[in-house]
Amino acid sequence: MTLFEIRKMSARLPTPAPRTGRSESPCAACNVRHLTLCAALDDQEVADMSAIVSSVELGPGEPLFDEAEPAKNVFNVTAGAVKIYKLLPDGRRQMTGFLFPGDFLGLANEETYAYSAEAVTFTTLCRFPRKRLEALLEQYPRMERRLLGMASHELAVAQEQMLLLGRKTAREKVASFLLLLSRRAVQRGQKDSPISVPMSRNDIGDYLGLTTETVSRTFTLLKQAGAIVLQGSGKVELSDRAALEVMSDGV
Amino acid sequence: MTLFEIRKMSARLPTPAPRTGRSESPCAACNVRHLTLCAALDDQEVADMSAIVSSVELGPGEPLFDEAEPAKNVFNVTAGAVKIYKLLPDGRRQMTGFLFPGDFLGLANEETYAYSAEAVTFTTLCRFPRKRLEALLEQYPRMERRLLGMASHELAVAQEQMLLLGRKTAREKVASFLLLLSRRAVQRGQKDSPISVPMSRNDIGDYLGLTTETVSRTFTLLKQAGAIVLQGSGKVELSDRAALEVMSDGV
DNA sequence: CGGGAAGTTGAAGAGCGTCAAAAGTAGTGG
DNA sequence: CCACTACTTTTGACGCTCTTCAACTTCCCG
Repeated sequence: MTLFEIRKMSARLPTPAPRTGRSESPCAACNVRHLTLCAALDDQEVADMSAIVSSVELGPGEPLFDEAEPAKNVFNVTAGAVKIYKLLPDGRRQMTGFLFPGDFLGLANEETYAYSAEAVTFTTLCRFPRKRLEALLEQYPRMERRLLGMASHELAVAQEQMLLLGRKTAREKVASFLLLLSRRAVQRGQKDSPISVPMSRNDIGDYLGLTTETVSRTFTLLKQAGAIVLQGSGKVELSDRAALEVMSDGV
Repeated sequence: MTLFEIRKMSARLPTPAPRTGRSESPCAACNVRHLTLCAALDDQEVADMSAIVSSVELGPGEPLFDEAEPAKNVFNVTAGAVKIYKLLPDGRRQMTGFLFPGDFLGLANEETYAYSAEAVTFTTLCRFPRKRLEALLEQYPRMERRLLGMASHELAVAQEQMLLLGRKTAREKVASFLLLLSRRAVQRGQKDSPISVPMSRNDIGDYLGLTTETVSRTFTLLKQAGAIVLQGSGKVELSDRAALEVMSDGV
């Protein structure tokens, strides 16, 4: 069995219906509000958001939506981690992002999603029906502005990732990736090291444009260079951050 | 001299001051309005845009702005072609896009530009002072909505490019690139073949994550396969579009 | 514990990069 | 109009990084 066939299979995992439910007053108690679209909304606005939101819970590997499927909802990650990706017809996969609490997904200019989304770990999300959210945006331009800011930021992140994919070596890619996870952990109020790396080597490879084996070899290399320590169960200590910084830009 | 040194030099071309000027009533006569931010504005809105716009003209290779420079203006391409790119400290370059009439650039969430921009051919642009445009957006939520749509679209394009950079072969990359240029030409009301390919092999390489030599070899390969005909002076005929479509996704 | 998935390591090979040189193209000035 | 120059493109030979294929080890979770 080739690598591509394996990928194809993993892209066709059984699709259990997501466990979902309308919750009481979720937004008022939201603990990631400061990170997300809902930052700086007033009470009335939060109430309006509460009125249209429902919650979704996904286990590891469970799909949220597929590329080209009608984009009926947008989502906000509240806990866990989500991977978003695009596939080629033969099963080759490119992760276009890993999303963490506070991140937004499902925004689409077209009528369909531009990518597939799947839980990495046990994950909870807020779900907003797209039409109803758009109606709210019409009412509150401030939210629309915030959304534009988030989209602009995503665009800058995407361009940074293009630089990585097109021009960095395997070592530079992995070092950049670890620093990215660390920075994102800090944003969520966690420590910058050790960091949690919940995704598999295969997922990381598909994010960095590498194979599982190359990712694994490169982790070993960074370990031997004293830049990182693998602590087991997805925990990585960045023991020499300066070395990683240098390596991430290839100097 | 290494490839990187050459790239460094080309990134440090002399920087003549762009020829600019306030023009009379530019927007009313704008021939790319239907493609851009200004689509579907009413007369009042167009007048307001006219009041803050000025025009910029650039010769081939002239820079428009550099990454990390304060983002004082946003621009709209009205004629020609612009390349936007990011650099690594050692001079490696990744094009993150080629922009054509109707395309918008310079939008930044931060206070500085996320990338550098430079003219490919003789190019004209509309320039909007960022602060004044933001004030207009505040006034006309419809324009902000349009901008959000454009940013969402850019995001989908960026993700498609990540798939290309991370997972496609040289042949698939070049085939995808030619089809992209063709589709964009159609959007601008031009024929789908022959297309104008105004950028150098080196620029194309930096867009596709390849070297000049590999791009050149791949063009030769596509030519020999009968998929394209090089007509000279940057004109390429897509003589077998179906073959290119197949090659672009690697089937 | 035990079985299956995930991760690691090794060996060999392919695709693209690097270096080098020739061929083509465009701009300049006599 | 043509020769001269400088740059871009093409082609060739070779090498290296990353992929592929395969085997082994480790880690989980029942």
